[in-house]
Amino acid sequence: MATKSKEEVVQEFRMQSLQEAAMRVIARRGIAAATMQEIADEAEVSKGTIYLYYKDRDELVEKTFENAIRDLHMRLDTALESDGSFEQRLRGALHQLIGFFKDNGEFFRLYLSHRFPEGSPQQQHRQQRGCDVYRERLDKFAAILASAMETGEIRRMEPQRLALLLTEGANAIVVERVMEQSSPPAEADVDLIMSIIFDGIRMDRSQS
Amino acid sequence: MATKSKEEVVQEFRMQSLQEAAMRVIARRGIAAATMQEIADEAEVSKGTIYLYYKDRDELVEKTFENAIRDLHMRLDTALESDGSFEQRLRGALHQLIGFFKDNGEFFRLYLSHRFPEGSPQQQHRQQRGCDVYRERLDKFAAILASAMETGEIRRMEPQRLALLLTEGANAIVVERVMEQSSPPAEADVDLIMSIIFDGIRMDRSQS
DNA sequence: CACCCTACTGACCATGCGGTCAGTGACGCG
DNA sequence: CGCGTCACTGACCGCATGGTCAGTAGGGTG
Repeated sequence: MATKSKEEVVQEFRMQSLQEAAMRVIARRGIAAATMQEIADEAEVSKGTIYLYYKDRDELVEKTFENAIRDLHMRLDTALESDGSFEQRLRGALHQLIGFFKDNGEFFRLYLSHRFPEGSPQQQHRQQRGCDVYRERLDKFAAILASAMETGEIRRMEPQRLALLLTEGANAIVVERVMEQSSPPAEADVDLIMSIIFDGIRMDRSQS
Repeated sequence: MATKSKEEVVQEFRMQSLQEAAMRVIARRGIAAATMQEIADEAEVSKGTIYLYYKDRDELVEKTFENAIRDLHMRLDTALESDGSFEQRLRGALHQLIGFFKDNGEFFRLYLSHRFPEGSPQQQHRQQRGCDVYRERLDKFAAILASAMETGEIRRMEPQRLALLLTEGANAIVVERVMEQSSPPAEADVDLIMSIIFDGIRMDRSQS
């Protein structure tokens, strides 16, 4: 059977609480300045305990990132691959994005650090992985855009570049929401983004 | 007189070559992993020499950043505050942005590190500064957008959010150009960005 | 030539990090 | 109750880094 033994349950619980602690510390210090000691303190265990569950610092950070981003990508995929018009699906994806960052406000620092990795040269193979996840995401979104072009739901243009501009533009607004004390209702920001993306900023002749 | 003594000229030359070395090292390692030793090697001086010109590591990084960003902001201001329609000025600004990153491909790492600073808590007052520069820039662009709304050149919408989406969207494409081995002509990417921003992605009914 | 001045050097130091491992104590079992 | 087990601890180690400073080389001066 695939059922878990008691030890495995305990182990998973520890690993998850360590990841949560790592996330909080990274959120307030940044990846480079997040020390094992502070993560251990945050999780209320001793530093040595971390090494019972993770081989080294890199593995902890990597797993923390992978675990967190899996949730986001599942939410986005569900929204983008559901039924409905492209416009509806994109709206749904934006709502998911905002919802995710509301639930995981600490996450964006980790997300950025992985998109533009830094570190000593011997760690470069690890660095590449986070970046790959980002590119994979981008390619998937570009493919969805391309198919919306096929069905005539949006104009034809270079899908990769378009994916970049939309992703980063939308991300910027969502990140801004995270940093603000009080944000406008999610619906307002989604409307704004959809409006800019779909209709552009040119003055509509039907308006004054 | 405001003329510079020989010593001052020599000093400025050294400081500049140290900043250039710092920029190159930061570009390939990232801010956190850029060591004073490697910067010294890059500039072909000994580590101690750096401390004759800069109080400490933070000062070197800060000055390097300020000096580099001044150039970019001057270029953008010149383009955005020149004569002509808003559309023309925005095109000009995009060209300046692409030109700047072509000349200073190393810079974007430094730019990002300052937008989302990290470090130990006692450095937090320094961290805030780079972020402030970014916000200042954003406010200025938002004001320009607002005045274009006043003159009826573009639709009315929330200028801060719009500035965010446009800035980050355009930046993403420019950064992508930096990472690509061979990019399409600058004109093509500028056209694409302008087209998305002004007309949106909705299918034009006049097209097939 | 002797002297000094000063920009520069690089061995050195203190610090703080990631990672280790002998020790410990709580718990279950006979 | 005695004993073994094992998750957990935290003092410790090696290492790399930022920062220092006594020493040096070389050019200008009298």
